[in-house]
Amino acid sequence: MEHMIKHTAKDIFRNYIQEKGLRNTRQREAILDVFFSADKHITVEELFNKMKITVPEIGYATVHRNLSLLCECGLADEIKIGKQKARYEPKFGQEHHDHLICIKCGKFIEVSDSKIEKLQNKLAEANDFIPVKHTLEIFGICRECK
Amino acid sequence: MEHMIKHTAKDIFRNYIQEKGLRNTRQREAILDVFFSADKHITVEELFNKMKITVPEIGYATVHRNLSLLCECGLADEIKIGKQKARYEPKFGQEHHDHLICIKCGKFIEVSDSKIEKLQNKLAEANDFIPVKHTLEIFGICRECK
DNA sequence: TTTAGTGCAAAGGCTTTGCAGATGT
DNA sequence: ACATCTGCAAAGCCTTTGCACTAAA
Repeated sequence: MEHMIKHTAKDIFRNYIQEKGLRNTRQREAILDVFFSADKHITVEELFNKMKITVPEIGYATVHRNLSLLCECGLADEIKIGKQKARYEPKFGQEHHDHLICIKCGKFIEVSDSKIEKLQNKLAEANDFIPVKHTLEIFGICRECK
Repeated sequence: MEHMIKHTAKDIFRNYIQEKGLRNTRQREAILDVFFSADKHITVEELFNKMKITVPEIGYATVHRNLSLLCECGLADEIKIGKQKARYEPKFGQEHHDHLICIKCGKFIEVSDSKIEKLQNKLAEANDFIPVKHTLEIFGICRECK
């Protein structure tokens, strides 16, 4: 049986836009397309440069504002690593994951471990703390850089 | 039996200074004293303000540069949380710990869990990744803010 | 038509740097 | 003496904002 309605990222985005009385624009649609088909962990600048190929007149601020909007409606996460500029990660229909980050080449490897997740929740509870979200980043040397 | 030589943070700092051909100054000693007796997770600005009490002529850049020096010689860690300004945590003779961070009051609670640490190492190894360091931050609501 | 969005440029906010004078060694 | 350190101010760097114009609804 198949009673489920499939919601694409675009559906979610358009719904959000409508509910909030915002407007859908050429730029928004284009940013959505490029963002979801680009490399994960993209910076504003990288996305801005990609956008200019198809929408040459686009402004940096527009890209930036729309990435914020994507975070707001739950379709992206902002990742800040040390002093690096912010990176944005698409978030759609996938479980939470952590990152292995290579300190030589900068690569992000996505991993997840349900045991660690559970222990984290226990750790929070043991401190009378209600966990909302978490970030785990392991820095080291990746296979290729050894 | 007691053959161990006790190294204070100051010993380590002075050794590092000497080895590198750097110089010990009035400001450095003062910053070391204040930093290690101040609240953990202090910002440059907070430390700068505290420093001015005993060393009124001190400059912001001096505080900043010496915090970097402390990180360099392993006596401090820089912590960056989202868009907040950098915070510095004294690191001396204590095991690694993670943070529970209250999203209401901003409080940092230090916690550690050896099981999680072990699983993190396994997770890294399973990905052919040599772990060097890691950060785990759990955001949520603390006891007092519930 | 009305109100939100865009693009530009300027402003912010924190971090970092250049430099002349002061200061350890 | 000589190289490092300091304090100041300026520059950097990324992010955010103000504003006049454009364009969804």
